[in-house]
Amino acid sequence: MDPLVAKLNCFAPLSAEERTLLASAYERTIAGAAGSDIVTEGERPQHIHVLLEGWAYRYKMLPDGGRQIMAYLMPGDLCDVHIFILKAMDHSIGLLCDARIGLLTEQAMLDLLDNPRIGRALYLSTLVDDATSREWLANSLRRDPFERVAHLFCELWVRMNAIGLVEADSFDLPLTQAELGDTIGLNPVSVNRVLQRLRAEQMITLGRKRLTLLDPKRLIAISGFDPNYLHLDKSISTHR
Amino acid sequence: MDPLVAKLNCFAPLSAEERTLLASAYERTIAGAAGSDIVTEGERPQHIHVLLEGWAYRYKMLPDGGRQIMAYLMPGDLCDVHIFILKAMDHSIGLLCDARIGLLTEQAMLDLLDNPRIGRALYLSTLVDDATSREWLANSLRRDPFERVAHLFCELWVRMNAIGLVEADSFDLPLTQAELGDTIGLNPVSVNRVLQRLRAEQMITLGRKRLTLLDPKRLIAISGFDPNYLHLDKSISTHR
DNA sequence: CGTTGGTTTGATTAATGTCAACGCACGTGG
DNA sequence: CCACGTGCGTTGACATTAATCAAACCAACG
Repeated sequence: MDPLVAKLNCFAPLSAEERTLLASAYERTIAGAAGSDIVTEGERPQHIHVLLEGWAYRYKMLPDGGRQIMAYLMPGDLCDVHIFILKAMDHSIGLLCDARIGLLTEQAMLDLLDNPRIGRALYLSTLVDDATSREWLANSLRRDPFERVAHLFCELWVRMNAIGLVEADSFDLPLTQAELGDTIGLNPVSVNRVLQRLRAEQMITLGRKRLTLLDPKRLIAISGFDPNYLHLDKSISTHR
Repeated sequence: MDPLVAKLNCFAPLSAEERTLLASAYERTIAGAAGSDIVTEGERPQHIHVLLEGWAYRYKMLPDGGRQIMAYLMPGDLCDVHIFILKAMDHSIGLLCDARIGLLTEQAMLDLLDNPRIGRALYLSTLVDDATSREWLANSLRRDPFERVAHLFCELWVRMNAIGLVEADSFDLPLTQAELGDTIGLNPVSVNRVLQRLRAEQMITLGRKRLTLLDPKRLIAISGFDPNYLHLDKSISTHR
């Protein structure tokens, strides 16, 4: 099933007709290479990009060369609905691995928004993105490095699970330790030390870009993770 | 003019009819006292709250007693559109000073969303909230304490200016130093020291809950502030 | 087999948090 | 109208954490 359909269906059950409308809305689909940017800060994209396969990430470069990663995007996620208000993107979006992307024209997006149920689901998905940013704020500013990493892993696990990409508490995590650090406000060395501790305490294995949660319960407990803010109730219950 | 009308009009010019529709959408308005909560984490509000006068703030309490402030709300801002997806709020909203609040029933909100132009403006205002959260992430994790405070002040200044509440680069800032710290991830002592440095370097005055930017240019320069993410172009150009 | 990007390790430095006390200003009640 | 109490702001000494620096190691890939 089209990942966008699957995702929106979680928020507002869609009719067969609406599903078809969504799945056939792409002007075309394209392939993107790991490491390349889908959209660059300062430009105004001509299409809305929907991630169909692979991971992407929102980020912002700072004057001093620092990078802040502000979101991870998984299959079904919209990259740049921002197109509607922006003269120029206020951040960039890059690919963490080879990916497939669906392109929506601005008009196609407007048409989708005109459909009450789809429009509402799109609105809700934006609210979830918003709630996620807020949770990241609390996570990065109020928890110590150990808890921070654990919390991020819990979130990614739940989100990957919701789209059916988790097997036996194990999933692909196409991130370097430096990228993890740029996400939660740690330097790569600190990230490394946290990971080792997580391994030593038998909570995870991580290697070859694959993460396994050996003890989800304990990870949830130590990080104070509450999936509440992801509002994925339905999809979670479907898959677990 | 109704602050919500003023705000949405910035995103998508509204007809006289649409303005009336908006301004008369409130079921009623209520007063709220400084220090009280409008909405509490875990509950599901019966109405959507629109801030008409005063400041509010989104926050989350953590198990260890810490508090993270995730947004400041000013006149015209919607507090809890989240009502649509939430079984329960994932954060609380409190008042920083005595305030006036407009109440929208869920149905009234749905009716507003059905109006294409208003619905779109509401959607866009959500996107701006989202962009603001992301900017806070970058600000709090990638800048040093001095730059962080300066950046926050620049944002509040621009937003207050956009709704006409700035006079001679001076505006009401109903925050304690502890609250500032809970916003940008600093302890109150560090906030205090940053403020003193900002004063010593002739960039601000702050007292009696009123902030004056003595040297906006320099504040912008040192913090790397770029109002881009607020997408307020029209309203700014109107007032400056 | 060499190169490259990523990970791991230890030593050191610098920044921020913590603790504790004091002071100031405002509002309250005697 | 004055005295007291409380909340917030300010200050200094100190502890702790995480950043930085530098080097070695490892695994994948050409």
